[in-house]
Amino acid sequence: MLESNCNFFVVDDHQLIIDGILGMLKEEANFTFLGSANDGYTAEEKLLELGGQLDLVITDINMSGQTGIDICKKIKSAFPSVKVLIISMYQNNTVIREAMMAEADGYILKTSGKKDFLLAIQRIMEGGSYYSEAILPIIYQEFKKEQEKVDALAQLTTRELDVLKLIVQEMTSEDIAKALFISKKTVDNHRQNLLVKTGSKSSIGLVKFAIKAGLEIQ
Amino acid sequence: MLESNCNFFVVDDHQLIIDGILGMLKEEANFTFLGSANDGYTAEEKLLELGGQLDLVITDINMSGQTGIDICKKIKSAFPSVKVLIISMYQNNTVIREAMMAEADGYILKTSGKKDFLLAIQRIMEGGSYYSEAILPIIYQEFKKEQEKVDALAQLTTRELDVLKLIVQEMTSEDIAKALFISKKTVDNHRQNLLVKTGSKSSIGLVKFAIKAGLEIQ
DNA sequence: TCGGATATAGGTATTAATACTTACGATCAA
DNA sequence: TTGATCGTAAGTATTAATACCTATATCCGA
Repeated sequence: MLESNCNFFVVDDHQLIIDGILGMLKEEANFTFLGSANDGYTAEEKLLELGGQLDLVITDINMSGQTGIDICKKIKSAFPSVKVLIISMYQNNTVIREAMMAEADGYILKTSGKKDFLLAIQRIMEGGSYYSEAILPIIYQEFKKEQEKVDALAQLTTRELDVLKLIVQEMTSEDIAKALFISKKTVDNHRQNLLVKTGSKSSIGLVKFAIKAGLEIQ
Repeated sequence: MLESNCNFFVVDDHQLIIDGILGMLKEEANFTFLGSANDGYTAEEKLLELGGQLDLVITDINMSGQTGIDICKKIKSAFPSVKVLIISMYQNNTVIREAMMAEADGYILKTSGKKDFLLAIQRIMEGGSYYSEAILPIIYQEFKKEQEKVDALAQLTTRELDVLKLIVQEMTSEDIAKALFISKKTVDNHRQNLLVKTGSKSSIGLVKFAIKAGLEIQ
């Protein structure tokens, strides 16, 4: 399954889970078991000792002492090249987000089968990442903010965009009128529409909107 | 790795990072650990005691008391020959600029690998400097113009800053006057001064300035 | 072809911002 | 103590922006 050898360590407060994981990986080639721990602090101690020898840490989330997230953060800050796979009983949005923030390489549920588990490890050891299906809503939410920006921009007409860009460049309505070869009155109408569409109180709001929306600013 | 011996000192409020660094350098020849500190003030005390014996100080940026930047400045002014490597969690333009201004010999991210870390130290001890690849674009593209902005921000008075923050929040001079319990006339004076100091044509320029200068925007 | 959206433009009024000026008390550094 | 800076405030004018209104020609899609 793997190209090169993988030195792994398992952290879980249920010895049964550890045994299960060992059972699965024992059958696979190129896996070397470096040790395990049943709580957060013991895990940290042992992991720091092992340090550079490690390739992969498989850890549960909920443990006494400190969580798998904490361990992941510490591992990643001390030994950035070590991969971390988090296994969790729960499909909780907050936890998944925390795992991503802690730079975990993977997140799978304990309800996952052996197939998913091995696939996750393979992806991770190839330098990729593996997050179970459960993470899709999270990603959706994160991208939703970006999408809102795009949507907001999309609801502006091309002419309104033209005007907005020039407003951001500190041009007055008169300047803009000359630049676009239209009447100042027309520019003022576009301004008014921009204010309404972006929910701004004044041009200041327009500028903030433009910058947030990622409009190119010189 | 190194030609001659290198006496080093590590400053970081996370003992784990210190241990990580020690772990890495322990394996290398010609490194002598002179000590460590977990906060800015303790670091300063110990470093001033060690003084001339030092060859290299490795310091984090964010610490209680004073920052790694402050320590760097003090070390460099007291013992110019001592090298300083700054390690930071963030790839923040302002911080990198400050590090350069403080004459740090190197700046690397905590996400850097061991290889980068050792390379940085080698370069520095050879009399060169090492800034992570990730920040090169920042150095070249943003250094000059942004520096001007920051200088401009520094030259604003506290009251002008107060007013600027409220302007960015789309408040009118009247609103601001009420919020700060001063006359609208005073606010208008501050506005005028802000326009001159920032070289803006109108409030729009002030908003762009505030955002570029990294002023906190809600 | 019809309705809606868009871009255009004018009218009228009010409000806000900008551009200058002077002035005075407080505070802080030379 | 003196001079500089800052924060405060007022006066006067002008310019710009905002908030409404109506109106017309064009174009696109249903």
